Amino acid sequence: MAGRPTSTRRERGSLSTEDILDAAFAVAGTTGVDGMSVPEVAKHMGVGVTSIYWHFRKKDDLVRSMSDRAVRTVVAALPVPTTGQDVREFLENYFRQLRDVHRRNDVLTDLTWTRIRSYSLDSTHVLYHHIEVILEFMIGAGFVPLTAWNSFSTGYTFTRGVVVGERIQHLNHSPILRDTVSKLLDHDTMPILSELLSNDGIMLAMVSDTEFDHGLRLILDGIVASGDARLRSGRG
Amino acid sequence: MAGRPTSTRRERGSLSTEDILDAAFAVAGTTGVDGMSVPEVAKHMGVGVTSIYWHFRKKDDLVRSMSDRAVRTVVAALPVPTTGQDVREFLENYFRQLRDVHRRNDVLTDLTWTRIRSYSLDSTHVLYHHIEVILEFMIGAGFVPLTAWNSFSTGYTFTRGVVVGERIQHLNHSPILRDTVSKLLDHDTMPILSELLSNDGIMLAMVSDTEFDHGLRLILDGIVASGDARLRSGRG
DNA sequence: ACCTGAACACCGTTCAAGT
DNA sequence: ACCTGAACACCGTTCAAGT
Repeated sequence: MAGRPTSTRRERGSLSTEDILDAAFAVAGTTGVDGMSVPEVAKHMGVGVTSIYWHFRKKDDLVRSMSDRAVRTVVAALPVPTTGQDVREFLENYFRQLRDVHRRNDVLTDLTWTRIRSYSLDSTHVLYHHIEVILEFMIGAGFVPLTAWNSFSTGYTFTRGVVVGERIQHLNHSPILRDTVSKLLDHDTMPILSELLSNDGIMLAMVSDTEFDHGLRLILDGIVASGDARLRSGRG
Repeated sequence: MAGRPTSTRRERGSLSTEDILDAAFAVAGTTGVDGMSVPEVAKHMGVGVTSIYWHFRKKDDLVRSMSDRAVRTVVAALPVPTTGQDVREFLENYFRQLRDVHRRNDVLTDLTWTRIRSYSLDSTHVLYHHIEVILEFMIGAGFVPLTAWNSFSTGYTFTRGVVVGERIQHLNHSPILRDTVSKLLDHDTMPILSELLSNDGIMLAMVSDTEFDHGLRLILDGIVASGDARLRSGRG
């Protein structure tokens, strides 16, 4: 009652685009990026819907700005190589962190990897400058530029596959989950999978720690081998 | 004029769920799964909107049924191993086809890999029976079951990463595309990437043929090596 | 059992103001 | 320059019928 303002109109400048983005992320955090509506963001801030349309001409523009911030958030959470660091050690840590950032925040995944909005040139610049640094580090460790690029790409793409797969699995409430598994995999028609499920603890979605660890190790082995081959031929 | 029906009401049974699915896929093909609306599907069929709601209680149910059909379509398009076939040859072909099915039809990708609906137990059964056959084949060629599973998973997940990445890139109209690339990668701040782009024809999105081929080869090398190790230790 | 229009709540977006 | 409510077209869904 005491907190209720006399004037119903906000003062000019009281509504910054950053505040709107904060609210948008808050709403998207509970409803998902798809479920987020402009009216709900407005309600969350206690402003009229149309006020938001002054700062962002279309909902698309708002989502684009969210993606922008998301890219920077992800990049900021990733490790940077230190000179002299072991390549394998760095990359393993890098891809694990890449997976973890996304696991911690679904909205980031939606905005950068599954939603279909582009982000600004500025953020793209941030992203690729970050990759440039990693390539530089790998080349310093003996990689040919193209091999460094392809190697990094492989790990990056694999990690995206894992993250997206896990995202689908969760939002799905899919029958891939443990409890319903027995109903669909009887031992008679699928002996191998049903053995793997009961004895080796795999998950049908292929995106649990087991599969990620195995895939990452396989890829890192390959990457290191291609780097070593270079070093050997370079020396010989 | 002659084609215009006298009665405005459709006869009972004239509207099958399969017909609705056909129409839904047709609409989704032009508007995308996100853009598809129930009214538009109805208009496409020349029926009232509510008629569709008799067959599918919610739009969600309709999309779920679409996902169901999508899973079967994808599985049907994938190769099946023949006894005695070379494992590497089969897997390479398999993952290439997996990528190609999705490249040919974005709607399939949306429904099975980026949209967040589950599909029926029946379709899940179809999908995993199909994987069971591949595992059986790999085990027949000397793989330990768990290694076969993990190996297959790695290739599958990597391919999903490539497909999803390409899907984002296209729907993005992103600055990752060739023409705008020069604006964001000047040679001074990103010498390595700008060299790679001009000399080696890489694509920043990391999902072109170059990166897919390299990643797939790297992964297949690793898979074959793990299979061989088994054979050697089994013999030794 | 199957098809239909009217009706409702909600969303994206625009307009014509207000300060 | 910045904030606002009224208004519009469109969507998902329900209801109360029609045959």
